[in-house]
Amino acid sequence: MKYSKATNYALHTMLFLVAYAPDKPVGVQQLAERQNVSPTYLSKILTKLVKAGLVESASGANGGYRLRRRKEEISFLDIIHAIEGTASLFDCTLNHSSECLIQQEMVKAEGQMEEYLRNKMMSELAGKLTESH
Amino acid sequence: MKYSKATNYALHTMLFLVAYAPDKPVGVQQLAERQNVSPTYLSKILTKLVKAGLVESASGANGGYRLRRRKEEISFLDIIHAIEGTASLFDCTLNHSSECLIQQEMVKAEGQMEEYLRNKMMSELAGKLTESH
DNA sequence: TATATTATAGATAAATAAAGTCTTTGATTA
DNA sequence: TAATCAAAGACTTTATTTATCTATAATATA
Repeated sequence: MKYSKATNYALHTMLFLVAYAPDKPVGVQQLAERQNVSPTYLSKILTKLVKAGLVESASGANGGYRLRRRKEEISFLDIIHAIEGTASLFDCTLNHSSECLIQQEMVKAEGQMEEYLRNKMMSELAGKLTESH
Repeated sequence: MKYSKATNYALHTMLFLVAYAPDKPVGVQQLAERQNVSPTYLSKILTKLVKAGLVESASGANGGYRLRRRKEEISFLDIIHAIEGTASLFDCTLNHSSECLIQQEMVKAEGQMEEYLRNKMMSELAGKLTESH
């Protein structure tokens, strides 16, 4: 079990937008270069972020992507859910008659991780940033 | 990102051993039937549990698997680590110059989940069990 | 000792998911 | 109208997961 690379790209893209992006939209070309990933692939990731309401896009010359919310209102969990989906990490596929106790505990465990990610905002990281991101 | 089915099988197998197994070893055949999984596949999972020191195996007639620790000393995390490995869920593969702040937060988040799983013991579930597991 | 029983291990196959590319379409601006 | 940029779909490649099959090794008991 691993977080996908797509999630990593999404988090770094969002952090860049939060930390450095002015009012002007930023093109996928530029965002892709920073992360050494192909523009077409990153654009699919960005489209997910658009659909999740985290960024907005503008076509045409001087178009690109920019944040749609204040950076204090963008959590790690928002971004991760946009890419990975919101389904539980654990599915008990066995057909027992009753509710699965193991499933219940796994969901609670996941909830602990989610709580941390829900409360961790992009704005917190933006301040700490050096040149490297 | 999903927990593997193998982890699900491992957790259910351990719970069964904790809840019902007497001193006698239980064969993989019996364990597999309960979960509707092939014995050869389950046996690979059990071998991992053996190598992790959670169960012990005995070959030959009347052989099989049995717990190696007291049920109060077997955590969810022990079992999950035995199957999924102990590597971090998140790897930032980008080569930035400095430490990755995103990585650091992701590791902390994962730590929250692990803490829950480390403190959740098989013995806690065994009591609540009905016929269904 | 021979036979049945049971775990272990390796090779391989099939299914699924993730990562990435290519091309077309549609929107916007200058 | 031409250049620029995002969106979307089809497709390919790669990696991982989920098995299966077969052979080998260990053990008990008749």
